[in-house]
Amino acid sequence: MARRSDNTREELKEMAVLAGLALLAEEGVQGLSARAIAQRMGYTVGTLYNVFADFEDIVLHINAATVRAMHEALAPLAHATRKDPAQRLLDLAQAYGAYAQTHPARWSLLHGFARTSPIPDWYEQEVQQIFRMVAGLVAALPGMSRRRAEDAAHVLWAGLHGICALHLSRKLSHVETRPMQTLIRNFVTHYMRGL
Amino acid sequence: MARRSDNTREELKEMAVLAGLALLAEEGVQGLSARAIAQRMGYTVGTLYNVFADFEDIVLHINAATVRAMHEALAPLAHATRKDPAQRLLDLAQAYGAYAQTHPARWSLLHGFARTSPIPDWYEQEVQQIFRMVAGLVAALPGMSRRRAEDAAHVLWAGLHGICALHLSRKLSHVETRPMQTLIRNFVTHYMRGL
DNA sequence: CCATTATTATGAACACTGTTCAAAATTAAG
DNA sequence: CTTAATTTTGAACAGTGTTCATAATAATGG
Repeated sequence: MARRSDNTREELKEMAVLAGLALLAEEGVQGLSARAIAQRMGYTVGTLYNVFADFEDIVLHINAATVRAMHEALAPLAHATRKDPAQRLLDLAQAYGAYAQTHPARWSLLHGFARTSPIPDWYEQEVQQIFRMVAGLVAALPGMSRRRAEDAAHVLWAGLHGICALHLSRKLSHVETRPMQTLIRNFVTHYMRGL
Repeated sequence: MARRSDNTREELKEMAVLAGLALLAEEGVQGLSARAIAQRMGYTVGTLYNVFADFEDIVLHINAATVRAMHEALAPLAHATRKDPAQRLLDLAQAYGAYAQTHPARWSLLHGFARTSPIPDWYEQEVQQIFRMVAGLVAALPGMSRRRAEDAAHVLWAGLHGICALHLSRKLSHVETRPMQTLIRNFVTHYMRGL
């Protein structure tokens, strides 16, 4: 055992994140466990806990990968300067919903995991990077004061989250729900019009 | 042991729900376990599993109690006929948010618990009872077709959920968030105005 | 009133979590 | 080649939900 420099610490972290993402895709959130991740990396639990502080820490790094992936997916839409801010906001929201629908387990882990220790700064800032894209576009809407824009961005952010959350857990419309994209468009357009 | 008719099955269920609610209030969601509930009832785990199918079933009954409590809190506001539907919708949303804020653990259990088996009908209908109060008021708004009202009700329902979820998990506004009631009012009024 | 039967509560046992940490294995340094 | 530093291990622990033979009690019948 003990292949000392087969993999550096950073490599191990990356392997763990990739293993976790694979597990999420194949077995969903319930298939994610420390031992399962370790096995998939070809290591044992002990090694995992030598690299991460605890399971929350592992989840945090997996989530960070998801946040980065979403950022890369959304950034081009936010900066499509030939479209007006309102349209870009709508595109952004749709793309966010699409991502949640395409990677339900990753998205669930993002919000479903109850943390005990406080969220570290570096992670919070990665999330902020996405939120600020929304906030920036909202601020660019016609007739928006600083304060009103901030609130509107939060409402859009939270509302979008709610639609994704309830749609993914099938808690919307019990019998036959409308497509998520329809609800998102409805929400974003009507809310913006009412501003 | 085995005090055969000390408590009927229905009484045991009720005791379990009350014990669960007490645990939620005192220790939060993480304090909720089968053994903890049993101990609080003066019984053991086995008895609990003699009355409930599994832990999901226990959670379901606790959640049903919460749904009923919310229903009782919201119903008067929905039927305040001297106010116009728009105002009643706003009142409803605010009361919903207030309840979530007052009983964060109960509200979290309502949405944070990942189910495997399908939600039974009787429970779904209890939730529906609340949703229909919203849907009914939306339908009563001026110039609302059947289809538009349905979608609007779902968006309001989901948006409200999102605001509560992100506010309770402190995932809104990192530094200093505005009061939940402010965001709810912002959301409901602006969205309705845009309809 | 006792014996039998039906019911109900028990708690040990199982499989699974996250987590720890002394020991073992491997590599680097002297 | 010996010694020291590092890395990996896996058994052990406490905690889950869950099961089920066994024990305890109550109801019934003679």
